[in-house]
Amino acid sequence: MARPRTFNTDDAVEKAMQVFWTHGYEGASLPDLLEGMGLTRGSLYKAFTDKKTLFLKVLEHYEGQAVDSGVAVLESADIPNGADRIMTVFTGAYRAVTEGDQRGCLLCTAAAGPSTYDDEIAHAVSKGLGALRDGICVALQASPKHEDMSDEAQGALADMLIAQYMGLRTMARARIDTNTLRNAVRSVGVMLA
Amino acid sequence: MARPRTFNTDDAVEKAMQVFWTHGYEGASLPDLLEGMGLTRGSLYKAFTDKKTLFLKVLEHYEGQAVDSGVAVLESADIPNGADRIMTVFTGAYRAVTEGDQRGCLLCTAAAGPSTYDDEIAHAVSKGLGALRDGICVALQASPKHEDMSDEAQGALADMLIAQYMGLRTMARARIDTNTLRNAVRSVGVMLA
DNA sequence: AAAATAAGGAACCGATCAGTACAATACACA
DNA sequence: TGTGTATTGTACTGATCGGTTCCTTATTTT
Repeated sequence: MARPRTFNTDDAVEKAMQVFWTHGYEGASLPDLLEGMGLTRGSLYKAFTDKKTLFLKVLEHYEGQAVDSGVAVLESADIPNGADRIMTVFTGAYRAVTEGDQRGCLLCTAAAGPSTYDDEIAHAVSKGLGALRDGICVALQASPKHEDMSDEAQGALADMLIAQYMGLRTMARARIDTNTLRNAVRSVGVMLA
Repeated sequence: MARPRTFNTDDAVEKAMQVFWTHGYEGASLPDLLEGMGLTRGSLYKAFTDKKTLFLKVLEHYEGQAVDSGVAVLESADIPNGADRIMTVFTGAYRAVTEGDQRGCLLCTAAAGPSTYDDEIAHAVSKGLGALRDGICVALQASPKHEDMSDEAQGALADMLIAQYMGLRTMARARIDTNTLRNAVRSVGVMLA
């Protein structure tokens, strides 16, 4: 006995993700979101409570999409050498920039922004980055050069690679020149080889 | 025959830097700045034109202070091994967090924020990061393990270390747990050793 | 067809934003 | 001690922020 939604919630979250990805959490105004999502204020607040709740939903969506696809690469048996899997992720980040995507990583942008003062957002960001870190650990287990390292040393290396990833994607967002990115990725390759 | 300023411009910029460092460019409201700098709207606008101009002045000040002191370490003959100089910078960033400073690096926060849409800020950020990069190159020249690398390879490694630095300081700002930071720094040490 | 329910949409809310205008103030010089 | 001038501080501007209210419209169930 209720009028059903004329928009699909998942589609709306996907569209909201695009807006937040481009403008960041604070940079995305409500009008930006409404236009990008194709709905009006009433519908948005009825469906998503408020901006921050929507953003948390978007972060979940981002994890189940961008992060999980990265993790899939890191755990992919199609690439036998785990170090190659890691490099696939890094070169992918580089390629995104050369192909015109300078939005970086939503998690990294959130890390530098609202994570600094909002615990829930900080927690969601940590969770996403932690998933990536675990993926890197799996990849290291499948790398001849690294498989014999202690778990602790592997974990520490994974933490370093996460920091490297965050730095790279933040540089991309800051429009640092692509040669710098290219060099950085290349050096990661040298380090892992 | 003019009434002289009752505040010192450099002091005011220093105080503004503290505010921007804590809150970021967009997160620092004019009332925040006025309170932190100890002046009123009229004085601020007369002396610094507007918020963005003030921020560019602050970035200059930051370079001449935080960045230059980092570069000084990287070029310091007191630490003969250049790799040790680099590690001093990284462990310094880690120690800052353990000592309660979670503000990260003003340049890195600006990179993830206004650099994405403002060319002047992006340029100032690139300049500061470039100075650090050059310092790292000098240090690598003084590292037995790296001094024989080609200039190109040294530069690429420096680019990677800049990305690493940005990632670390962004993690600090996002309040990622200190063990992760510690591990990442430790792994940088292993890589450079 | 009527009743119940929720989506849709627009007008509106107080708060806050960066920036401005102007009068009061304090200093330097004569 | 008066006069000119730049600084200072307050009040204000218009725009925009996130969020709410409420009426209309559409749809499902009885």
